Amino acid sequence: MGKNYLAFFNKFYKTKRRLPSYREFMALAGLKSTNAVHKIVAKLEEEGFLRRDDGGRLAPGSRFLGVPVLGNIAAGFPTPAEEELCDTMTLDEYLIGHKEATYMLKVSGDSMIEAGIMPGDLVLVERGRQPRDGDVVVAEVDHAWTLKYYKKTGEHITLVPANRKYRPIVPTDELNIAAVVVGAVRKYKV
Amino acid sequence: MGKNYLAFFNKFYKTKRRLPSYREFMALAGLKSTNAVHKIVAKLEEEGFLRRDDGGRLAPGSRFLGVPVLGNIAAGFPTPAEEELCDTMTLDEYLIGHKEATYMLKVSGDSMIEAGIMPGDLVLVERGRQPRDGDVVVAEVDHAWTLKYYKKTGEHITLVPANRKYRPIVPTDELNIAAVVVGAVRKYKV
DNA sequence: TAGTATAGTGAACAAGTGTTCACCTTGTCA
DNA sequence: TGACAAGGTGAACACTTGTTCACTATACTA
Repeated sequence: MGKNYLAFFNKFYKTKRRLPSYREFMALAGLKSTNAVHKIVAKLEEEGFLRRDDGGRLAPGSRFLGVPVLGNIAAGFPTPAEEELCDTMTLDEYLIGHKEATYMLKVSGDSMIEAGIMPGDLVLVERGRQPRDGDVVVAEVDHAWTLKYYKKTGEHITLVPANRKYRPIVPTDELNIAAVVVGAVRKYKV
Repeated sequence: MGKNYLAFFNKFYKTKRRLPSYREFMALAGLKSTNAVHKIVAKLEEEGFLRRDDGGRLAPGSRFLGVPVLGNIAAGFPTPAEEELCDTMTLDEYLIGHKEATYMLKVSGDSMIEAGIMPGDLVLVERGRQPRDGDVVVAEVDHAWTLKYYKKTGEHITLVPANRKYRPIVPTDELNIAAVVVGAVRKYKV
């Protein structure tokens, strides 16, 4: 078993956001021949960590970025450290559809707490999308911005909070919907 | 205003996971001189979309990956399409600390629903971390895996669900804690 | 003990790299 | 009309790229 050369690639990628060239990696890993790198890369490519396109330039493989998805929680953890059956994915690819129209907002207030959106969470919202019945939207009500369910029955529109403490809102004159929520993210400070 | 050359970079990066060379971009954008690319890149670098390190090799800038964070939801949306004050960030960088020990699990069951973790959500869990009082953990109880709060008072450990329908669990013989939840992610099908 | 993978060295190669120069359009604005 | 800037061409430059060859040292196995 050789050294953990993948760690060098990871570290380089983390700061530079690209993969090193063979010479750069030589210096990183303390090697003295590009051929050594060539062989290391071939192995990492085989394992799915790196990718090479025409011309041999390196790109991150599917296992380089991304986190392994283990499947349903009821299945628990695969007891050994080996699990090839699962795939990996990056959160950005998973959550973001139209990157140009997507923004993040930090949630304050508890108006959607029963929908699992807690204060402090980040919501991913997409602009310019037509809200549909049942969507969570970013709306302006009473000159303040909040999250609400968008309920549409016929032509009748109601903004419904997911919190028994608050009442549904029937917009009076103008209804300002800035964006539709496409995802929610919570980080636990552990 | 020239064409939207950034879109070419985005599309290339999305499929190849690296940035194109000048010649490759020439072909993409239908240009006939590397110098044209040179000037385009200089502009995109100035705007923060691209980065160049020594040797001129390209890397994604801070605005290339990542989503703009607009701040608190109460502030709503900045009315024009201009907001330079906010920063951008990628979800992976935000949520993932120790990438090698991090996995994703799809949540089934409603035992943590009052903590904002709904069935169908994805939780990010980190292995090999010592759980502390109040953490959400992946635990094996009654030969099944679930999410529970990890409550520790003195030497006494209880696994507490965030759902009034279920009762806290006092582990009898052995307590198997596989991982600690460090994040939660929900995707709305819009 | 000899045999054989494994991992790395060192040098050479053609091809591709970003940069820089002078030059050419084209549209804008005074 | 003339000046000017923006955006693109075309060619040359020195340098870096990944690849390949033959060779060496080390460790393990039969």
